[in-house]
Amino acid sequence: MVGIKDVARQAGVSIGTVSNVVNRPHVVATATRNRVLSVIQELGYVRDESARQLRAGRSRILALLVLDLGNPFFVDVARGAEEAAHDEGLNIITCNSSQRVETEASYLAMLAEQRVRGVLLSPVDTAGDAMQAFRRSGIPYVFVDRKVPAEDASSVSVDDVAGGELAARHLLETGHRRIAFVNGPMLLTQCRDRDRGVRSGLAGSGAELSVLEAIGLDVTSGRDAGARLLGMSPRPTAVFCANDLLALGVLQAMVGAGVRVPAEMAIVGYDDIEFAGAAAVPLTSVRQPALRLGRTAASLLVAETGDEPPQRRQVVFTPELVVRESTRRTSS
Amino acid sequence: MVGIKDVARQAGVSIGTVSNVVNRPHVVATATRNRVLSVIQELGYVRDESARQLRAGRSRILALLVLDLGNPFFVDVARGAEEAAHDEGLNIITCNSSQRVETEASYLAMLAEQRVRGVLLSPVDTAGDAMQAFRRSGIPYVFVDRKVPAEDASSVSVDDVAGGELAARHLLETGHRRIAFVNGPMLLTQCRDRDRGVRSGLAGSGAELSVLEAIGLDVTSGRDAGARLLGMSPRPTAVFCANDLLALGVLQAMVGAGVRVPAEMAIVGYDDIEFAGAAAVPLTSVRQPALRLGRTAASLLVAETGDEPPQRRQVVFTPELVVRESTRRTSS
DNA sequence: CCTGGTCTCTGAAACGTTTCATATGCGTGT
DNA sequence: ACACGCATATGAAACGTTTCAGAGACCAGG
Repeated sequence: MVGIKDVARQAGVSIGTVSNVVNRPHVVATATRNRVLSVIQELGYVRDESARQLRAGRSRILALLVLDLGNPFFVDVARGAEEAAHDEGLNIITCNSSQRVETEASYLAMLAEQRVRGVLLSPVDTAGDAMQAFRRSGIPYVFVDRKVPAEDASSVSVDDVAGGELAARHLLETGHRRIAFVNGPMLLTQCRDRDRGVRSGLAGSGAELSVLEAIGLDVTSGRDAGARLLGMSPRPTAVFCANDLLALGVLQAMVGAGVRVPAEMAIVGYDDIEFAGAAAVPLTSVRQPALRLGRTAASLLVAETGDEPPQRRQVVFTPELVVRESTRRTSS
Repeated sequence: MVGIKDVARQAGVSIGTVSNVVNRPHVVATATRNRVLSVIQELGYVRDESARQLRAGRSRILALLVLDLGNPFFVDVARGAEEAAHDEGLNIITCNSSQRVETEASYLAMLAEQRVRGVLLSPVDTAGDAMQAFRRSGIPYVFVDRKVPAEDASSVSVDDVAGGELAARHLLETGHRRIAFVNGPMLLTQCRDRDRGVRSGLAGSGAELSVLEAIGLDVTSGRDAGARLLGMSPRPTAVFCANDLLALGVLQAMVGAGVRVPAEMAIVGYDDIEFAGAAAVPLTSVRQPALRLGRTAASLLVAETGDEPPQRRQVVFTPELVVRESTRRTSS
């Protein structure tokens, strides 16, 4: 592998000069610079980031550790973060924990060892050992899609309690009194908050709430929940799902069993992913500004990696209900 | 930031011993080892990968540079690759080029500078400068979802020509004679091959083929293509899309315009992503074994990073047609 | 001719590891 | 008592950069 030394020798200059050509071209004479550049070209020299980074003490890479790339919502978050990072001239790598605590832990350890410049986190487990260890590493981090106490770190999130309320109220307004809530693992803050929102939205209405906890937050878990829903009697007339993937699964179960949506079962999802509008019955969903979430989080992170004393900030976006076919009032 | 030196001093041993505790615990006496370990714990020492890597000459990280994470197909590929990498005890990072040549180039440069252990590539542009430069870096790489000449590199792919034929024949068999093909950018090998497949599948049938080239391979481009399709006269009775996202977009356009699917317009997609079955009209689609694609590619890559002379291999999977509602023959 | 300043370039130190040859101490067999 | 081998610990070199103090060449002004 060709190093800076080879270039220096071939060009007949010192190592320092080659480094200058690469990093501060203006301080080296034009003739020398061109000679060195052409040798670099000819030899195919690529500088070694690990050496560079060792010297500098920190890297030029940001990381995004994300809950589940199988969820298009997080893909959009990633896209937003990428855009913002690129604008700052930083590279960003994406790591997918797939909601597994061990995978998350292993990535956190890797990122700490890599001395990454900063990390965008949407962690499964904020309190676990891996996270504790990571905190001690001193690498700046910002939470995405999760609110945390201000003294801990900055965060960018969407008000999940409000989102839950939005969905619950909408179902009340469309006349439903037996309502199911298909939630994901209560380990996740998002799920806990949406649960609180649903309960507060339904409070005092006299409506009956059944909560089903799905194993995961994916379509398959949604299908399972749908099957359970079908077995209930009396069967709820509406269901709110913590997630569009769950909602799509529930929808498939309904369609498969010949239950009409929304006439016999209204469905509300969460995230408003692109596929929600293209579903068998277009889904009513609680929309979150995924791109802005990612972009804002990345900017905050970049600000914290600066030299100034880190300004902790909590940004909270407000969700928005998008009404579609799946909760349209039917004449019957 | 605490380094190996701090640990050594605090534990009253030499630097080399600390290194041994971390890397070859068996060569150090139990008492010493425990003392060092507890100091490591206490100080929160995390070894610096860049130093380690500088010494070792190569890193312990694999990378996956993927065409478009917005496409669930590639998310599955990534999942497969991740599983295989983890089984080998290697970390893997995901980079998303979003089908942009410049983003791809910037990631390739970064990965070369990082001296990554190996890269899984599904590149936009196999022949561009960035790729040429990357080749010279000597970092092993394997193509995913793209076949290349054996002397160039290993690859794992799915037979796209066969996939195109499969779709075309299916439409012929269900009685269609005016068929549209909504393809993605011809820059992509996948698109070129599927085009060839369609033509060969239709050859000699007397069916009339109209090809529309979409700008991207996403739902929005699909909607655009759908609108163009609606404006054609005589309007085709069936459309094959190079991709399920395109197909979903086309489907939305049809539903929006009140065109019945499949009665007035049959639709076939490609990839069989999870959302295809949950669509407004469940989509017939050409299924590719995404997980196995990723897994196989990662294993091949790991094999090439070994010390043995690299064995170039071309693995080609066969696609499979999944028939659903969107091409069901109607009585009319 | 001397002084001081500007423009280029050089050489060496430092970054935090791993590795390897070497040193030390101890137990064992002769 | 001696030699030998084994277990354990040490110190220094090396990895490929960046940075910085300073050397050398040249020029303008006095």
